[in-house]
Amino acid sequence: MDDIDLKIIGLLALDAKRSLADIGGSVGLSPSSVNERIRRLTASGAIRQFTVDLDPAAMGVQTLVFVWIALREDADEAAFRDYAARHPLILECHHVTGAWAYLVKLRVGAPPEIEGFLAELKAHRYLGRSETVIALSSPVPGPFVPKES
Amino acid sequence: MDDIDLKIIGLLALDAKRSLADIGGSVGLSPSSVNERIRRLTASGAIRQFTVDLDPAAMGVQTLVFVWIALREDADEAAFRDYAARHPLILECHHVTGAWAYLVKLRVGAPPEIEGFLAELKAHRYLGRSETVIALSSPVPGPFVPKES
DNA sequence: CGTGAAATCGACCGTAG
DNA sequence: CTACGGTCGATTTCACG
Repeated sequence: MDDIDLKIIGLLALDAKRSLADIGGSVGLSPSSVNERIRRLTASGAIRQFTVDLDPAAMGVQTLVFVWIALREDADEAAFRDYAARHPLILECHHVTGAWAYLVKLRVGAPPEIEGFLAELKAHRYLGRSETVIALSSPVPGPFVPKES
Repeated sequence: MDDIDLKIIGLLALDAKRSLADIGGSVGLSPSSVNERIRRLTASGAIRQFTVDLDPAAMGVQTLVFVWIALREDADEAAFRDYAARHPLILECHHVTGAWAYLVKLRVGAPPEIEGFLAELKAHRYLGRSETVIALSSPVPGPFVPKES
């Protein structure tokens, strides 16, 4: 993982459809060398996957929501993590330091849908307390990659 | 934007390197029709870009951090948003409801680096109060796409 | 939206530094 | 061990029906 690898990764992050010849011209290598490096980066797991960054609005999920969660004392934590991993709306779920146990990031079409999500969590007996935060605007939105349905 | 478009997007999200013929086989269209749909989706902005999802650990930024921020009363909010957009460590920045004004998500190599980040915010006279939360583990990590340097 | 042809691209090889 | 150039097969792309 040298400077050239980092440069290649930077170029791919901006546009993964650039040709090997094009990338090679930018980093000073032949297309086949670039190909070999990308192959290695992918095989080693540094590049997890080639994907697409989508516009949330076009996908009908304009509303970005963060939910801080404290699990019920009798909740099955492993089951909750598995549930989060499978839930199509949950884009991220992190076990965090501080007053709350988990931070969940999700996207919905509109705020009223959040209620259903929380009800679902409650029905599964995961939810102790929670606090919901809605993004009003996003100076740095970050990429949006939907989860497999 | 019909069901087939959604299906194509779902396939591309999982693996953007699949051939048009392969995708066509999965959705029941010819390669050229799939190509035309992807071209339209890209032109309309629904697909923002083709990119790569990376392993944060391989990139040397294992530590995921969320920082709640209340700006100083005399802070230039537009300047802060611009600063956040340009900052290479800041992956996301959202203006949010609730007690705090902004939620910032960033990745660093290790926790001590957070201190430098906060000091930088303070030096620019943006930072009023803040609260830092570190992710211990991530049941649903979400994709990692670095920002252009 | 599908078919076909043409141009381009990517994968794999042997070879060299 | 990594880079290079050439070849072949696959893929994208475009005009047309």
